[in-house]
Amino acid sequence: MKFYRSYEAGQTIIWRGDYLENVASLVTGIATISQTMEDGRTQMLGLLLPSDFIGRPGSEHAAYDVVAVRDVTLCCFRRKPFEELIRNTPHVGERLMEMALDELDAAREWMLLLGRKTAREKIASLLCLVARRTDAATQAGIHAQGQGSAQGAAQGEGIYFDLPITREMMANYLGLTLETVSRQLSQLKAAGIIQLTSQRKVVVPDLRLLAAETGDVVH
Amino acid sequence: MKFYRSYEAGQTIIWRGDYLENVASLVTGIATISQTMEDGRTQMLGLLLPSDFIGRPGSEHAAYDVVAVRDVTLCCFRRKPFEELIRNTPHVGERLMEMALDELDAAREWMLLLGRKTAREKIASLLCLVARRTDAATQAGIHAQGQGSAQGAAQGEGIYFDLPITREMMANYLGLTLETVSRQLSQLKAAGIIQLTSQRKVVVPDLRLLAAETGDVVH
DNA sequence: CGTTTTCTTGAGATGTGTCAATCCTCGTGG
DNA sequence: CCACGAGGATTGACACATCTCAAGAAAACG
Repeated sequence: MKFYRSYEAGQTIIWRGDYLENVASLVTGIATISQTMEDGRTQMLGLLLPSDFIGRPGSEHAAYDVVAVRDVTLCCFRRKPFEELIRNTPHVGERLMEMALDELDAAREWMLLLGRKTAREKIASLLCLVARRTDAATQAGIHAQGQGSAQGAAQGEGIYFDLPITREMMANYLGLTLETVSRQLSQLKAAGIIQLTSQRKVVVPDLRLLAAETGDVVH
Repeated sequence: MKFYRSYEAGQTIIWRGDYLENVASLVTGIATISQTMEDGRTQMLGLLLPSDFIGRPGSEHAAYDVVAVRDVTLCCFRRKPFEELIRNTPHVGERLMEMALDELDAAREWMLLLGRKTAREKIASLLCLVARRTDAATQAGIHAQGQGSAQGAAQGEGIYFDLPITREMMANYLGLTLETVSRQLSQLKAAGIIQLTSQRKVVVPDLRLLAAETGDVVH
């Protein structure tokens, strides 16, 4: 009833419209949920991190593409027995509900970003998100499992982390072009709000300065 | 344990950050979920129609503003007993899960629209959505309850309906300005894809022509 | 190393936003 | 009944943020 599957970085795990024999939980790696229009415009809809769930109980066909960003391991369950499991153990159902609502909140926060924020605010928001996430990961004692993904190791008062994705993916996440992403990063760097020690390595000397650029209310 | 509350059109039902004593189900009327930035930029995150659910089991504070578009009646439940109810009747939990996942799908479809579609595609998408929704409503025999909201009554081959919201709300839904909304509607009219018999009344002679403007794959 | 991918930067085009004037629609009260 | 007023909608002119196209530079990779 339960088995594992692996995918290499860059591989498409699920194509929109695929028949879904199983549901799954992501065990290791990172994957993205995205949707692509006929002419190639694509929008990332979410990130899948370990423990995140893939597939919708009750729906047989994939609504979106799922792509592995790093090497990915999935823990798959056959659909029917899994739906039984949910029905019989209320605890599991509650947990899934919780996760669905978290994703809904994330999607809605992103709607505000996509619809109303400027390019600079978008970039700042993304950097803050990654900074917070890697910080949370280090606090929880989670470390990159041999893939060198992210480190929240503080340097002085600053925060230091790796960007896990290319400029193009950032653009697809933010509803921008990759050139605009690059330009805004350069501007934030010129303004002294971030430092780019290499293309993918970011240092944030003062997180409050960065947060002030997101357009969000500070609290 | 269960009681009703009414709100007038235009009234704010919930402010972001409010402490939520109850959860509720929308019985009659229309409401919007939206988020507003400090400087007034606002993004609509969703529509609430009869039978939709308000409030998140497990979270005590509102994450978004909820505003009545038409007069609204809510059926409210105290939080604790309601959470009991979910736990004890799996059927209810499943239904809520279903609704949450539907909202998630809607939010993600909107993310693609907000992040990647042009103004014209956005308008066409919204018109298609309203057209389909009012069409579904008439097919199901649901009629506007004395508020004259929407009618899918076919004229010849065309589809006819009322826009339930102002240009400004359309703009907030689509991540545009109201001027751009107005201009794009005029252009679609000039192109013969829609007719505007009055400011709020739309006739779509051929839905396929409109659908072709949405940027979505036809199927 | 050479090759390829990724990233940066520039110049110019363009879509959407901003500001402002005017028009339409509808409800209200004289 | 009509005039009036207020909110909603349209349209124009212009500004500007972001996109497009293009050339190179930097890093990654075999």
